[in-house]
Parts: sequence; structure tokens; C-alpha cells
Amino acid sequence: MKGSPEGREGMFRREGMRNTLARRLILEVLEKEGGHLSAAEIFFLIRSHHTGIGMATVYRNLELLRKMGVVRRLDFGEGVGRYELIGGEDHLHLVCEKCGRVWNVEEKDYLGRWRDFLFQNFGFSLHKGGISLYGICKNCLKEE
Amino acid sequence: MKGSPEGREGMFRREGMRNTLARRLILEVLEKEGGHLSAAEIFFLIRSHHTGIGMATVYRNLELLRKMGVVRRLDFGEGVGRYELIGGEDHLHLVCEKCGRVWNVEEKDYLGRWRDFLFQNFGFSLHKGGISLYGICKNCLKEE
DNA sequence: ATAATAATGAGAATCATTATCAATAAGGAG
DNA sequence: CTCCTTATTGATAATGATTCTCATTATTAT
Repeated sequence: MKGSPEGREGMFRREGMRNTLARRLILEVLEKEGGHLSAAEIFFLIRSHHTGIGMATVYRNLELLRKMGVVRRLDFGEGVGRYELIGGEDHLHLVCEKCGRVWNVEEKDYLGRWRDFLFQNFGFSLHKGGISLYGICKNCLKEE
Repeated sequence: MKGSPEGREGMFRREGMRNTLARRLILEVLEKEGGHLSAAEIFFLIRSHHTGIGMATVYRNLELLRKMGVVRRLDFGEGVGRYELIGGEDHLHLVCEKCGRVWNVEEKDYLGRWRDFLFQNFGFSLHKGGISLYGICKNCLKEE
């Protein structure tokens, strides 16, 4: 969506949607910060420069952007939803259950074979991105 | 833990833990019902036979059992935690984002190779069980 | 049986998220 | 540019899941 010809302004011009400040700011934060941000984190990052943006608006628009296929909601089992922009290389999330860190891994080969396998055997169409796997990371393994 | 020589009574006998009614009932429900139960579901299943078991007790003991390595907490992104007994064959959860159904898949081969790959390349020790993958299931693909 | 204390139930408290609703502002028409 | 329609907003209340509090109860070692 980032590099689409219509650009930011046009992105919301369908179906009577409007190109509002809040939406621009949310996308801006997601682009600049990258990573996996919670609604609250996005809210406070925006608040540091623009007062008068409400928490509810952040939630509403994240849900809207999700439905539009622009962002993806992630759930690392912390009890908080996290959001990332869709686009760029597909990647896995390796979530460490000890330290809570999340490692992005860009890997196509195994993931592709895995996807084919699941589709052929179970008719299950695995998502392109946003796959999370749980375990213990390198660093935490050392400490044991 | 199910087939351990000490049995149910002995399971809690370590570190000053006690073998209480609530704990026995929670384990019983998890065994009988199988599947992936939420705390609320476990609570109501117990309540149907035994009044006077509190919600807080269910949560407390599920967390305890998790720490003991007896149950696993699952998160399918519904905003509710789900619990299953650890043990038996390792399996994957294929979570359908359309219908919400969860398909248990017992598969060792690919999963094992995948685990080896992640360990060798990233030093990441993938969990034995409780891995969830998101996508669209067979049935929902048909309807599109 | 008794004493020491782990565990409990009930309800309050917390945290993330969603719903409500009057006020605001985006964008098309003139 | 101004006016009008209505999508969107901010503030706040409401919800739902989970955790905390604390006086009471029940389990276990003795």
C-alpha cells in the first residue's frame, strides 16, 4: 500500500472514507517506528506531538486499516494486540517466552515448503505473513 | 503427567502444594472435554455439578498448572485464553480466521525439520507443542 | 484431633478494547 | 470560498477477561 500509485490521500477515497489527520498520523507512526506497536504505544507516540487525538480513534482506525488490508494485528500472548504494516518481505516472528523479545526472521524457503505442505495435505491456506512461533531464544538458552 | 507413577494425589505434593477439590475438578474437566477450553468454559462445566467453585480459583489454578508444565495456555487471538493438557502427541493448531475453528493436526515430519532449521539457523528452540498457524481453512476457501 | 498455613470464594480492581453520542471537520456541490 | 451532508472524532461510559484482596475454610503434617 505504501508504494501504490494513489498514495496516502487516495487510499481512503473509496467507499466514502475520509483522509483524516488521525489516520495519517497512525500510518506515519507505523512507518517510522516499524516493529510491532500496541494501540497504546501508537497513541502515546502520536500524543507526544499532537494533543487531542483519542485512544478510541486509534483503536477504530487500526481496526479499519486491518479490514483494508493495510495493517496486520499480531497477538504474542501478552494480552495486548500489536500492529504492523503489511508489505515488504514476508517474515516470521520468533517469540521468546522467557524474555518476551520478538525476533523477525525473513525466510522464504522453508516457509514456502511448509505452506505447500499444509495446503496439499489439509487444504489449509496459510497466511502470507504474520506467523508467530513460540519457544526460547538463543540468549535465554545460554542462561540456563 | 496423566500417566505418571505418582498419580493425581501426588502431583501437588511438592513444595507445600495441596491436593484440593478445585484442582482435581479442573484437571478432570480438561481430561474429559479435551480440546481447548477457556477459563469461563471450565468454570461453568464445573459449576454444573459443583456449586461454590469460584472463577478466581479457576484462573489461579490454571496459571499454577501452567507453571507446573501440566497445561498449556493457547491464544487464538479471540481475546480469551484457552487451555489444554500437555501430553499425548505433539500437534499443530490450524486456526481459521474466517470461521474461527481450530484444526488439530498431528504431524511430526515437517514440524521436526522446521524445528531443526530454526535451531540451527537462529539458535531458537521451538516449543514441542501448542504451535498455532493462522490462515483460511478448507471449508471457508470453498465458499469464496 | 490440632495447629499451621495453603487455598478458597466473593467481590473489588485493573487492563485492553468497544460502544455511545453530541460535536467536529472532510470533501463534494454550488 | 461557503454551505451542506455525513463520516469521523474525542471524551467517557461500558464491557469482558483476568488479577488482586482479604477474611474464611480446608488440607496436611504432627
